[in-house]
This record gives sequence, structure tokens and C-alpha cells, in this order.
Amino acid sequence: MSWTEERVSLLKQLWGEGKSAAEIAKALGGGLTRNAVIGKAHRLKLSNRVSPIQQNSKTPDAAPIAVKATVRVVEETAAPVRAAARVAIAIPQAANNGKGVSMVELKDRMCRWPVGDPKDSNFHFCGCSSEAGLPYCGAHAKIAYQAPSRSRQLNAEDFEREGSAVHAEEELKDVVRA
DNA sequence: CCCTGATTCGC
DNA sequence: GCGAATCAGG
Repeated sequence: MSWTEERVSLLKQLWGEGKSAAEIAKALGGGLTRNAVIGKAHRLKLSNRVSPIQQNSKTPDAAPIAVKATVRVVEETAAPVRAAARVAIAIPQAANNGKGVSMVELKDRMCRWPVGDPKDSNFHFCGCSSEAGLPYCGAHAKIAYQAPSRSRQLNAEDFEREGSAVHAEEELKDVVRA
């Protein structure tokens, strides 16, 4: 088996959602090993996410434990964070029912899109009903799963003018199918 | 021992 | 580019 577009996008998706390399390897099938997944992820420069292993024992960070825990959760949902930076936040409270939920209030079917600065006390997650099988609600999933490799990157204006659905549709198909 | 990702290096 | 072997940690 080789790394087709399908398999690579699935790899990106699962890796971004915090699945372990072993889980991804099993999901992709084709007799792939976790080493193959890790190796591919490394080549794709996707290695920046939560790691069960801590290579640096020293932690100069003086931030409170609660903040550090929250930051970790945000890193686990790295996909929306990266997408948000890409899009320059086109939908702030659009899908938010007003208040949002804290980290500990997150339940299985709640949208995990982070809102605000994790260092702020009013930081929260979207909390809307997430799409079936997805960690985000419909509106946020469209942003989270945008293909990063458009010839030009989307900015907020493009997002409004052309609509996100068109751009996200392709990636969403892959996601839903999985 | 089980697991995790990171890195190396022959292919 | 690929991934098994290996490394290093939990």
C-alpha cells in the first residue's frame, strides 16, 4: 500500500484529533505499522502535538496547573487552532449559543472548538452539539477540516465572500466517510 | 512489560 | 519517500 491522497488526509485528520499512531495505523489498514504512521507524520511535519512522552524534564513555565491543563487540551485540538490562524477568525460567536462551556464541562457530543485565549479566565469551548463522529459542530468542522494546501490561503474576506462550505466540502467528505 | 512518539538509516 | 529498528520516556 502507498500513501494516497485519501490515506494522507485521513492520517492528518486522526493525528490532529489526538489519535495515537498505533490507532491510526490500524484505522488505515493495509498492514501499516505505527512506525510507518509516525514516519509519515514526521515527513509531513505534523509532529507538533501532544506527546505522551516528555523529552524535556525541566519546566521553566510558572503558569498555574489549571492553565497548563487547558493549554494541553487546546494543543490536542490543534487543528482548529491552526485553521483559526489561517482564516483569521471568520466565525467568532456564529455557532456559539452565547456562553460556551469550560473544559471540565465538555461532554462527548459537544463541540471542542476553543474560544478565546487559554490564559484568560473567560476562555471556553464552543459546546454546541457536535456532528456525528466529529469533535466539532458543523460550523467549526468546516474550518477545522479545510485543506491547507489551496493555491492561496483563505483570509476572512474570502471566507465571507465565497462561503466556507465550498472549500471545506472536499475535506469534510473524507472526514464523514471515516 | 505494556504503552507512547522521535530518530536514524538502509532501502 | 518509506518504514523497521532503535531510542527514550510514561
